[in-house]
This record gives sequence, C-alpha cells and structure tokens, in this order.
Amino acid sequence: MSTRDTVLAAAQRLLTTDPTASMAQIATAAGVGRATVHRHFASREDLLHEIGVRSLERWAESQRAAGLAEVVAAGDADRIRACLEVLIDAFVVDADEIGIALTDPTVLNAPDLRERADALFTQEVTLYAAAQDAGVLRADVPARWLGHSLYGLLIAVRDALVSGDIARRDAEALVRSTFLEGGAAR
Amino acid sequence: MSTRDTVLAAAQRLLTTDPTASMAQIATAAGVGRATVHRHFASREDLLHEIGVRSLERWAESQRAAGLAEVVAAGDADRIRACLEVLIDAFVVDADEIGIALTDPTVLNAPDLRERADALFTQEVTLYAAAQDAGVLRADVPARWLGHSLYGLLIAVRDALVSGDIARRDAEALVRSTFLEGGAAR
DNA sequence: CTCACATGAGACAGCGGTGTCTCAAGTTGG
DNA sequence: CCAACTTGAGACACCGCTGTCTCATGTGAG
Repeated sequence: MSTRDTVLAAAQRLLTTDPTASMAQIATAAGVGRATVHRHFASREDLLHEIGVRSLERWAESQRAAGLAEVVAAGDADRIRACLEVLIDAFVVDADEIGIALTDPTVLNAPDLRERADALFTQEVTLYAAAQDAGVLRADVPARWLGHSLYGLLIAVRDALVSGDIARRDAEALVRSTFLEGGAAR
Repeated sequence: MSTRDTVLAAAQRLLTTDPTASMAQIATAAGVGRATVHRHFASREDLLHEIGVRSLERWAESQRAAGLAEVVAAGDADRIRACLEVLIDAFVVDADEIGIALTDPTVLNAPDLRERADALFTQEVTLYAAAQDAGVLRADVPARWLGHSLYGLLIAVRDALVSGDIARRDAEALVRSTFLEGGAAR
C-alpha cells in the first residue's frame, strides 16, 4: 500500500471517531511524519475531499455491483428484492468507512461532492420508486423518505456496533429486517 | 427570556447546522456581544455542557410525560402502544433542538452527560422490552436494537426535513409508521 | 557505489479562536 | 436623581493548528 493510501485509510478511520482530529493526529495514526501528509495532500480540505471522492466511488460501485440500473429497468419484483438486499449488505459493510463522508461539513459543503452525492441518492431513489411500483415497498410514503430511513438505520447500526448492543454477524440481517418489516410484532 | 437563555437557544439552533460554529458566531446569532457570552458561560465547553444538560432534561421530561415507568410496570399492550406513540411524537418535535446533544463530541464525551444519557436510554429500553413481552414489538431482535433504530429514524427525519423531502406535518406519522411497520408493502 | 527520491524531524510564520480585561454606555430599581 | 448591574465594543495575550521550508537520513534502482 502506498504512503498516500496509508494516510488516507488512517484518516478515514480516525476521523470517523473524531471528526476534529488534526493533521498531526492523522499523521501519527498513519505512522508517518506530519510533513509527509502535506506532501501528499496540499491542505486538510484536500484530504477530506479525497476521502469524500473515494467514499462516493464506493457507493457508486455498490450500486453498480447490485445492478441497480438494470433492475429498475426490468421492474421485476424478485430482482428488486434481491437488489435491495445486496445494496443494504454493501452499505452495512461500508458504514464505518464512508461514515465521515456522510457527516463531515467539509465534505458535505464541497459543491462537486454534494452534487455527486445527490445524484447517487436520486439514482437510488429510482430503485425505491420501482420497488413501490412492483409492490415490494409500500407506496403510501415518499420514495425519498425510504432512502432517508435506510440511511438512518445505517447510523443506528454503527452506534449499536460501537456500543456492543448487537453482534457484527447480525448487523446486515437486523438492518434488512428492520428496514422492511419494522419493529412491530406480527 | 433572559440573556442566558437567548444565547443558549441561539447556540442550540446554530450548532445544529454547523457544529464548528465559533463563540463569535454564536454571539452574533444571539444578537449579543462576544464578551457577554463569556460572562454567562466560562468556556465553550461549559456552553456545550449546558446544552447537553438541557437536552437530557427534555428527554427525561418526555419519558415522564409519556408515563413510561407506570406503563412498563402495568405491562398493558394498549397502554404500551399509546406510550410509544407519545414518545415518538415528542422525539420528532425535539429532534432538531436536541440534535447537537446527540452528535457533538464535546457533549458525548462529558462523563456525567454520558452516564445520564445511558441511563435514559436504558430506561427507554425497558419500555421496548415490555413491549416485546406484551406482543407489541417483535421479540426476535435485541430490545436495545429497537432503541438504536428509532434513534436512526430521528436522524433520518431531520435530514428529510432539511432537504425538503417530506412535509413537517407528516413527520411524526412517517416515523411512527416506519418504525413499527417498516418499508415493505403489505 | 552512486544518484534520485521519499521520508522524519524540526523550525518557522501566519491565522483564527479563546478567554480575560477595561471602559463607556445603557437600564433597572430604590 | 442615583447606585448597582448589565451590556457592547474593543484590545490583548495565549494557544493550537496549518502550511512551508530546510536538512539529515535512509532506501532502492541503475
């Protein structure tokens, strides 16, 4: 792994727990000198931006891997269900890695990242809308609300894992099941 | 409203949108001088701590107003359902007000606040557990997970409101319905 | 071996935020 | 009217972080 990637990974990890971590702390966490960090990233903002870009690429890759576009075009209920499942699992796996990108002001306020994130969210909402049409997801709530609620569950699963309230191996199933069936008894 | 309360309210509002807002920005938002802020709060940490205390009091008050303790003791399914509803509505109303207290590192890392928040969460989980026993909430997931997932939905509703994806008047119903029934079609 | 290159360590100036202080200008209550 | 109190504005020193620079060290390729 290149020094650049080492720094990037350490920053992603550290900033998730402490968004205010300084460049010096990031350098220490990466096991490199502070000057070296600046050699690879002109400024703190640059570093955050790069993390944002990578996180969005990861997100886009998840959508691609789940075959989102084709599934939406097909509109088949079973395929939609499977696609949702794949997508949720990918999210849970990436939750802590792309966490900062979803919450840090520096990342959120970068216009280009904001735009790409909106595009990805909107892209994803097409799946929810298709799911509503196919009778997979309930149609009495806005499709975009379904997107937000899944995002909220990702925050929840991260917290639950940190506080040790759920087992890592159960995480995907809990999110899937809660997103679809909710918490009420049957 | 006392100057102190004015500052507190402005800080709560401002910090929700920008957690890194400086004391000067807070002072401006409150319409007072920077020195005045420091007259009422010895340090930035003090101010944050006070906000945390108030948010936790609000939370505790919501539990009291919903009669949580008595409902848990009674264990009656209908009363549990009603209690949940009242609690969720109160959360949605307070979501943006106590938002910072749930995310800001300064608040989260204060040991005394951390302890009180844990106590309140645990208290609330007794309701979820009682709801599971009474057949109101599903019993095949950890009670604490239900707590986390509701918390996640609060984050979601705040985001959805900010981005204009849902109407304010629909917020409570969406959270209630999504928490209980999930997103799958029936 | 030698050169090119990346690195660690440290020094440095600049910047913005913090917390303290003072002083002049209201405001309130007796 | 007057005294006590509160405020706004500004000045100030302090601190930590940022970004730049230099220099010595180490390492790999030729």
